[in-house]
Amino acid sequence: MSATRKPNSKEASPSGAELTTALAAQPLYAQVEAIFVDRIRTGVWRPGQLIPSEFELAREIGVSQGTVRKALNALAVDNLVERRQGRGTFVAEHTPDKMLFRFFNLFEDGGGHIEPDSQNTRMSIARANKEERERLKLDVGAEVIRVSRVRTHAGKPMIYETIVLPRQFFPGLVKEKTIPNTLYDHFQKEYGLTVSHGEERITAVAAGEREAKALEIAPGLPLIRLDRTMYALNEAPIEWRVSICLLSGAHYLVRLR
Amino acid sequence: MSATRKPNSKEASPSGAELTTALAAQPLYAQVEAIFVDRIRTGVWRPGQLIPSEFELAREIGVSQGTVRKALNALAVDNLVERRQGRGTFVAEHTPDKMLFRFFNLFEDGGGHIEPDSQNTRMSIARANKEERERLKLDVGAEVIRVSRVRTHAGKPMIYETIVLPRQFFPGLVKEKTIPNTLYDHFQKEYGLTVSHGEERITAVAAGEREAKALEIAPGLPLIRLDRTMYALNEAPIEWRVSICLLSGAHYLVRLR
DNA sequence: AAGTGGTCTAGACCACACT
DNA sequence: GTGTGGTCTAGACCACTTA
Repeated sequence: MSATRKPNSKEASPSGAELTTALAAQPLYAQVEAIFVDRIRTGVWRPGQLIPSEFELAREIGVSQGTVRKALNALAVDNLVERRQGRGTFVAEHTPDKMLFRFFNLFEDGGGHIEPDSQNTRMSIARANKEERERLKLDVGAEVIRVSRVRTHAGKPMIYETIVLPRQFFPGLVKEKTIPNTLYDHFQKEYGLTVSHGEERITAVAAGEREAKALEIAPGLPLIRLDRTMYALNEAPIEWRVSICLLSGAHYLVRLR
Repeated sequence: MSATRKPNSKEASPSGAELTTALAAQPLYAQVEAIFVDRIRTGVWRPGQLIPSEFELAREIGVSQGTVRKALNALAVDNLVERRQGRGTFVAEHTPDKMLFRFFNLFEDGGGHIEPDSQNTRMSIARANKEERERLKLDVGAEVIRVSRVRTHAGKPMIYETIVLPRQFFPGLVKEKTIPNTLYDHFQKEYGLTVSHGEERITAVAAGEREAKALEIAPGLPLIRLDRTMYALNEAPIEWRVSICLLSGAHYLVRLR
């Protein structure tokens, strides 16, 4: 039958990564995708960097250009690379703008995007308590960095939030005198950690004494409570954040698809 | 140069739809996708139906099987078709289970999915007021169907919601004696309207008299307010819904990607 | 055994960006 | 002009489902 078909002869790929030869547990393009994710995760490819062309990668790994393309397109969907026609493929770089647009779902009722500032940022280090260990999958005795701050919009306090980070992932953070307003781009640039995904649980709460004071409102007012966990490329929990939000003339937007 | 290449000779496709010949404003696969969406929207292909194979569609439309594949895969991502290896491609059929899983984001704090029941459903017809006309893009004088109900979970009132529907899209709805618990599958089956996407705006509110009575709680308690607009395949607004939710031991879950 | 979607390859041309 | 990603085609084989 097959006169032209060259069977899956994938032995001895020049790259260090080994592709499953026969009865692949995963399709080739998925294996290739995993190779690329690994290169980004481990810093072989750095944020903002131009990676080799599809043909070069195909030759290096020993698959067809179409297979490399499928893997790269999947990475583009996951926001791990950016493809620019005529220029090449770049490792996605977190910027304050992009991160705010991607993970910050509060909007003005008119539709405008909210760009909050940070105030009264405080930071401390402690042994993780039980809840923190559960949320961040830490062992007993592990240390965390606790950050609390008030975020303002249009001059008014809007969000009172507490952020908990595993100290091991952020060795130098405690010595920084200031913490930037947007954290995730800082995580990537300074600590090589790409925040890739997470989940947020929303409930309504009445303002307690602490929130009322921080947000400059009367106790008892209804507020939105956002309980967020974010993960790195290797699925390790990297941040637990609780944001108490005063939504006056604003809302949390969810797209349903 | 090209000895083997057959250029884009796409004139006179056997199907009624005309593909752009030269300088296509959209890529071929996008045009093919639009053709398929149209067939689903207009009922040429009905929910649950097995559609022709990729090769048949390719021959009919006059493109390669790979192009049809790309279009169908895009539709699968949008939940408009389901592909089953070895069986074929089916038009996605709304079922109560699938719709609840897809658009209902309330979960128990333990992680379990909430499956609410409906109580005290009331229905009325009226001229759309200004806000309803804006939300549903209706002309002055258009009529709407207003539905209100209380949804319970584990025997307790959880959601008090008001649903507004353009009457023109649901000619027989007003004569139905009961309205089903899950609406979107009913819309598709009875009125040929596939709810494809929408958005939900979340705020926190204090329980007023009406909500307190409906949810059997004290006035003033903090509640989540979901303000949702849903659209049909042709982008027409099809539903405006406001749900006031008492989240005790539950939360609204958002995936961040 | 036949038919379907899923994977993989190979090659051509197009659109875009930089030199 | 050269090189990149984007589109489109064609064909082979694989995995799954049904008859």
